[in-house]
Amino acid sequence: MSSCDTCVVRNRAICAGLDNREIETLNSIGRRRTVTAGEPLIWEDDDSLLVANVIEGVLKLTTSTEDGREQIVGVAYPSDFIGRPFGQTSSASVVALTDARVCVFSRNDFDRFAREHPELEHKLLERTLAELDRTRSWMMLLGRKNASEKIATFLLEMSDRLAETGCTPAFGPARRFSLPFSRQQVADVLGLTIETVSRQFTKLKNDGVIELPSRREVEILNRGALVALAG
Amino acid sequence: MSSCDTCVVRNRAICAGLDNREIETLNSIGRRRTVTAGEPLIWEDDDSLLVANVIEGVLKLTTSTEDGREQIVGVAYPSDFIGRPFGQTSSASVVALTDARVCVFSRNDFDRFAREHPELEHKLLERTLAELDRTRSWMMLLGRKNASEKIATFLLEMSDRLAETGCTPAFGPARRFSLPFSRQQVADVLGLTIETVSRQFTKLKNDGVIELPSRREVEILNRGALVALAG
DNA sequence: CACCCGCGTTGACGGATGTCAAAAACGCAA
DNA sequence: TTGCGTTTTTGACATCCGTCAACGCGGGTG
Repeated sequence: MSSCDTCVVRNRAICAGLDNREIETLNSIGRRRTVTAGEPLIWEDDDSLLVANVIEGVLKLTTSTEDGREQIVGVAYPSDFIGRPFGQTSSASVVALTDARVCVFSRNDFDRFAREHPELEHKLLERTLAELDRTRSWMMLLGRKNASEKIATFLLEMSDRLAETGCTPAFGPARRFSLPFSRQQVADVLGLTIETVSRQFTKLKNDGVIELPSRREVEILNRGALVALAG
Repeated sequence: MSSCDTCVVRNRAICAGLDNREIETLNSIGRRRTVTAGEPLIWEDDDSLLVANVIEGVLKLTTSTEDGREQIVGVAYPSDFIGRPFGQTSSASVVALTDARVCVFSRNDFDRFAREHPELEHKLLERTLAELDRTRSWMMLLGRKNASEKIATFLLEMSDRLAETGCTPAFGPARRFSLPFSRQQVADVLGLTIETVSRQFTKLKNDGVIELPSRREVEILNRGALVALAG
């Protein structure tokens, strides 16, 4: 029996739609792996050796300059696909933000399997197009929004993306959630410094827009205000 | 005889690799169009009705806020594919920067054709993955680079991208080229203001790194210096 | 040739955000 | 509980870049 049978993202990941025989084959070239929070899975500019499906947990995709500045260019949630198929090197590092479980494939094996299964390539294409859309709207944020607009947009996005985690089935956006990011990582997502992020959080708290029960917890008290601020 | 026979991007666009019968079919659902500089081809948030191949010219992909701030999120050159297949709305407007010729398809027709031709979908996937890589490295620029790093990176990218245009076959990066952007558009690519762009250009000129023969012309005098500045 | 209009440049100034440093809060383990 | 190391917050200050305004250049037109 293949471990895919019990996979919680079986129907949401790109594997969805494959028949039993195909799943069997895919299963035979992939393997489960756990990644602990902070542990890297893929290195920037490395030979792109791995691709993977996220089963559980959250991972960040980052690029860095030589002098150590970092920008988070993407965030992968359960059922997301990570890595760079059909290419020699990956343009981003992948590091776990929380403890995570992934289903990894050697890039070569995956490429070969994908080329033989157009339906899977189609799913991958749809995902990649959607990711490109998201990335482009994030460029708008990075290039043209100020600090408070960035923070408001970020909190709304988090509240959407984290809606389904926390055991509640997706009932619209989450009012209260636990950030998978440290303050520094929030800064790395938004192109800000940790101090500016901290000040903006404090300001929103003082203005009664959000509550901050603990370092990682956020509760949205006035969603309308956030939407207005996000611009 | 199909107009594809004489198409200058026939071997570089996603059409490459299709056999004669397939080209015939594709040709029957597409049509040539010219777009004059400044003219829009696709509207942001519009129903995504069109997709297209760029034959000649340069086009910008932009997103805007309600209050009129604009961010250029992509630039399309000859043989590039534009538009959003397999989705209801497009997340960016497409506007011609120069007079351009494109080969347009109704999204529905194209989607149907693509789903029946895995090889074409594969090409589209490879392109989309490459575009995502480029977009992510641009996020690094927007989020973490300062004005002079942005300008230096931009000039180097232009010199690479515009290498083949101007009739010379691609002999490495162009030393001298004509920008398809106004100063305001350069600002919209880099997340800066027109004044900052202008000042940085002047500074590079005064430092002997570049020459500016006219408003749109750029000549790189000291490429090494640009590379160092780009960071 | 002169005029005009749009685009680009330059200057003066202010403010948002980055930088540096110290204090505070938190999490964890003994 | 206490103590320690890390993360976060807060404050003072610096600076880069945006804003506003004036000027200049260049191309097109009468």
